[in-house]
Amino acid sequence: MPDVSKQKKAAGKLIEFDMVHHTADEVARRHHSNKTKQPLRFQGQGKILLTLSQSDGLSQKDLATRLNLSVQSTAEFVNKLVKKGLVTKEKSQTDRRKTVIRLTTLGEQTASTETAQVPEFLTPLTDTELDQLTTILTKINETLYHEIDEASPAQTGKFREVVADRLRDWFL
Amino acid sequence: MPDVSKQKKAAGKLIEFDMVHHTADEVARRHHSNKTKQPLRFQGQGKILLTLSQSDGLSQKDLATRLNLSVQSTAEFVNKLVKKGLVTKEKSQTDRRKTVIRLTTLGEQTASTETAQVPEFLTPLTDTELDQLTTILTKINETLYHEIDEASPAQTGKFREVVADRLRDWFL
DNA sequence: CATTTTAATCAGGTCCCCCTGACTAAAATT
DNA sequence: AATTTTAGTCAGGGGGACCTGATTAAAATG
Repeated sequence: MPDVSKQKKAAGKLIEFDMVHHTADEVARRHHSNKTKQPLRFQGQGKILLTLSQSDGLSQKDLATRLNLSVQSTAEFVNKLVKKGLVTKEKSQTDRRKTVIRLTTLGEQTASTETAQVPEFLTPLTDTELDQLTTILTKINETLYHEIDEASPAQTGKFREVVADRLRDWFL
Repeated sequence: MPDVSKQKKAAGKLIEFDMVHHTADEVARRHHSNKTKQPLRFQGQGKILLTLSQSDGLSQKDLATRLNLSVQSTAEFVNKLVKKGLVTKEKSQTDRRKTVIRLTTLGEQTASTETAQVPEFLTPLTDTELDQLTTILTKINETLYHEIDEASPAQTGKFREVVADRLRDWFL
């Protein structure tokens, strides 16, 4: 049986990590004045980008459907990404109602894990600790996928694919 | 010497955790339609709340200074919290320029870790894994505090106090 | 061919985080 | 007493994540 106090300890550390991590990012961005790419969240524009990196050339409707967004929100995010030069929009030749969204080279780079470095806060950890962390996170993520599954069965498969695909490079 | 591939693995898992965690929260909020209190982030209104829970009765200027916010932003967040009934504003009697901000009972509850339960995704972990996770996160957080320190020495002490204080209950 | 369905767009809204500029009221200084 | 500094407020702005409603253009279907 699980030790509740151990769970609480870990939960507390996790909350602390969240806060400290966020603040460290913020401070780094401010003081070093470098355009530190904040990690892509699976939300808003990031959602679009990540999904396209897994299957490029979708229509806005496709994106909206598989991301559980309204078409209007999707259009908004896509337009913002166009302005940033991360994706392109072009009318489909086969069905001229549709707009095909494609990643630009810059968009690919942004979405790709290749541009993501190992965060510095992992470097002090020993190999053993890294292994432990990986094992634990794998277990936790499993649990979370399961939760998502239960609440929203239709959509999980795709979400998981997207995430997995994005992270595959790291495990080669 | 650290194994870079192990670092990458862990980093990937961490990114995955971030995305999956976020999505799970979102899905839970949407589908269960329960007012799942999203965890307090150290930003915006949450920043204010957390800081007050560590030292109540600060002025807006005090808050702005120690949180690295403009006074206007601070005022905005405070006003929103007042509307939500989480804090109160009253003119200082000793210096009538100042406004003293205090947590209400509801505010205290919201800021207190008591409202945060152990997330479900920790329950499948064994005691050993929980210990490992705690140890690892402690190390990571240490590193991050140090980073914040380097970039913004003036402010860290206070930030750390706030965080530590908020989490103290968990370790008793 | 006429109607319906589909993909998108425009318009407008809600709420969040965060900033600068302009201005008032009260305390501190000269 | 006159000036300056300090704490706050109002006004307005830039981004971001979302949404509903109304309208247009093109494809599918009766």
